[in-house]
Amino acid sequence: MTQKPDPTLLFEVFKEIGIIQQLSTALLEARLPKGLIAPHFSVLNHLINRGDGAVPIDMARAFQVPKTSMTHTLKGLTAHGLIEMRANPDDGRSKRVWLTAMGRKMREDTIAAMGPEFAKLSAGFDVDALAQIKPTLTALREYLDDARDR
Amino acid sequence: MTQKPDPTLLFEVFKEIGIIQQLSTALLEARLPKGLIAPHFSVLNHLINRGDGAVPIDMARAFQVPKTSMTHTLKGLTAHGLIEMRANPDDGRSKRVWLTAMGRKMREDTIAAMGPEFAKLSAGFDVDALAQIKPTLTALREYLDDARDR
DNA sequence: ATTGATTGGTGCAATATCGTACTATATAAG
DNA sequence: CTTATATAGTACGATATTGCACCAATCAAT
Repeated sequence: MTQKPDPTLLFEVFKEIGIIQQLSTALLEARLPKGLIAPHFSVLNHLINRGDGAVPIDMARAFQVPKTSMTHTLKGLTAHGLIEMRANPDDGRSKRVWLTAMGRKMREDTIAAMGPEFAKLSAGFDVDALAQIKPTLTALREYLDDARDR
Repeated sequence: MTQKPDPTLLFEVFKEIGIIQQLSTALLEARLPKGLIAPHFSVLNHLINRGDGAVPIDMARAFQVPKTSMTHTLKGLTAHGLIEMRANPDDGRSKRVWLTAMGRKMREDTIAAMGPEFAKLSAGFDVDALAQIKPTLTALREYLDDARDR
């Protein structure tokens, strides 16, 4: 039996998600070097997970941000010596992004610095519950992602 | 039995939450009048839910934003005639925020404009699943909120 | 090959976020 | 009462985000 739309539930879920996002970002940024923020770390992480040599526009799409925002983030990472941008031999319009040794190290150090916080969370919070809600979060993300395309 | 910390799970959950936040905010902002963004709407909503006459610093705390950010948001709302700020007779340092008729109407119109989107979501997505994950989201938010205070 | 449309990147301007510093008021300690 | 401390708000500056405009390279359709 189908529910009638309950705006209150949806508002509240989005509100909780918004606050969690804000607090978890703050947790991360407290452990980043001065001058770097969450998007910088996300890019480093993406380059490790998906492999070096990504094209900026593809990362902008992956993160759902405008390409101008990605340009800005990459400029900051370059200024800090954490990535290098080289020409893309396959396409003269685009570039490719490569991690530097410093970039790899900074990501590893940051993850290590998050360790104690994660350990505390594992101790003080039911992490199994997180594993259980993850599929629903993924489904919701996918729904919204698809809805965006229309 | 306790889990060992799984950074991957946590990263992924936070990542999904981040994207959902971004997409849901975009959904809202697409329906807001030109020049207004999600924080403006959040303030109007808060004033309806908690009642008129809130003190700015309290809202800054409720939203976990610096007081300077709240000042900026309130300035925008005032410029658009959606709120009024008056002196607080109980405390000469602070002010109190009041909704205008326009402010109430704008909030109602925006919620109404979200209706079709919410209806689509109810039709194309298992909303019961959202109701089920909500307690876990709330618990996580509360955990992070408490952790922040130390 | 030529032309028109598309795509990737960036400069620029408008606005947002937030830390620092300051003012005015309130509260606490003596 | 006087003084020290704390609190609410804001001005200001630094950086972030993003829309618009533009250029260069590519691709598509002859």
